[in-house]
Amino acid sequence: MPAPDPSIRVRIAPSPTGPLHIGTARTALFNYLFARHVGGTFIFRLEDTDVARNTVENERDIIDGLHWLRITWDEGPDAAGGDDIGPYAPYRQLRRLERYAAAARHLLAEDAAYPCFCTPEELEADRKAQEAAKQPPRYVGRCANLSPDERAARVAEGRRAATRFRVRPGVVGWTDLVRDRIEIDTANLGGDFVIVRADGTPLYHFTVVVDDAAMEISHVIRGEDHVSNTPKHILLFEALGHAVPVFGHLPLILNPDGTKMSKRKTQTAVSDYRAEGFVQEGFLNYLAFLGWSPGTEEDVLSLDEVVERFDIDKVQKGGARFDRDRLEWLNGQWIRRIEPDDLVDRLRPFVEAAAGDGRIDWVPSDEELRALLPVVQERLPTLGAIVDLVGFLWVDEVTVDPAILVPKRWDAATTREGLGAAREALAAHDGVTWEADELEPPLRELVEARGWKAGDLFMAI
RNA sequence: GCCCUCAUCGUCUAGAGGCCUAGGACGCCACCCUUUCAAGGUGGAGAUCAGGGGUUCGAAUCCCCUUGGGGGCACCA
Repeated sequence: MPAPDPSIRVRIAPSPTGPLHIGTARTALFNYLFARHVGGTFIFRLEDTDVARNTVENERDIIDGLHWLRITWDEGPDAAGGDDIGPYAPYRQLRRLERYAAAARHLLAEDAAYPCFCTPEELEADRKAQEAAKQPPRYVGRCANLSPDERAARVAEGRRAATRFRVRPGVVGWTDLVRDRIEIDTANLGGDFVIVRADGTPLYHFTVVVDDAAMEISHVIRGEDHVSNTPKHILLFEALGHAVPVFGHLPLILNPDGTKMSKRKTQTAVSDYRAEGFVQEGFLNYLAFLGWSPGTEEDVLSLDEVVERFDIDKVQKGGARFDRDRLEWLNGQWIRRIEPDDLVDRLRPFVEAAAGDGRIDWVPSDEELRALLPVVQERLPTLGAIVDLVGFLWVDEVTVDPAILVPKRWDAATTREGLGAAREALAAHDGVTWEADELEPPLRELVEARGWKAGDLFMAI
């Protein structure tokens, strides 16, 4: 464990508009690794301002998923709907509304922002005109320089104003943790942008910055999709009079075909992988190696081992395609490392689920599962595969395709004859130990008597 | 349309000017082990380091261009 370094503070700030996404889990993991490697603080914050799309179920899914992955945080809500823990509470944006309002008032007072009375129709018309002229979309600045009288007149008309942040001309740059120097001309930002809606609710770009500033976040490590938004954030930090944190933009996880990861092409919900029987160790191991590598030839590493080796300098710049084969292989590697009692516990829910939906007729005991381990443990790609592998043991009636019973060198008739003869030969041994040593001699005798090959008969059996 | 950005086997990657006739892993193929299937072991196919120009005695590694990919440009997050 490194000595604690209070100056390092990172965060993961998902919004509960959907279940825990693989990309969010990966970003959370890298922030966690970064923090733990240097003894910094890892913060969990809920960006729940999108009231229309937020649900408690999603909140629970996100928190449960991170708990499952053993990604732990030092500050923030630890349970869905639960209390916030930490010196900068609350850690849910819905409970921080007054702070955003205060920050907006401050910017307004300094004329770093101004009220904008443009209607959605006006803005839409501007956008269309720009599109027709093959111009990049941007705010035209209609309300940027309204006189006090003009503003008062609009207010008198009953128009509600959104708050727009003034984008200053010039170049904004920063030294990114993974992609080095990036510089963007603010002329390409799309003009002054809205930070508070006309109805008074704050927008994302504003809330992240207000919160990151308030919570003294030192390093913002997030997905590459935010690179182009970073200048807006830097401008906001400056306007708020707060030191700008260090930024690091992680490459995105892509669909197998190289396009942006989508639900349609890739299973994106972490809970779905969990439900399939991916183990926490394997899933995490896979995620850690997507876009990062220890620079050695190691590939099966535990969370703690990855924490030890993690170095953000070794994070890849290009996006990484999701490769399910590799995930399954790693998962199998970890399943083989699980202690028997632990494995029985982990297998149980999958067997119960199979009984629940009728794939099997009864649930085996722990003893039975435990006894099967030597046979199944090293051939399970996922925990759920237990049912495919040996589910036939737990059904009332086994239906088998006769075709698969016929050994290569035999035909159906011979197989039927062989199986029948074997049953008779073994009938005498009913009630004895039924051990291999005891069963093999009579079967070999039978084979010899009929002129068969032992392999064929054994194969059929 | 504009801006940003990336580019090594099919995939994840090693590689920070000579250690590279480019290494490992997944996947694929073969063999060994095994009286099934896996796992494991061994070996193999697989990348003229996207293409083209430079710089250098020497470039996958540095620079430029081209091409291709990704991201962003909301009163979404």
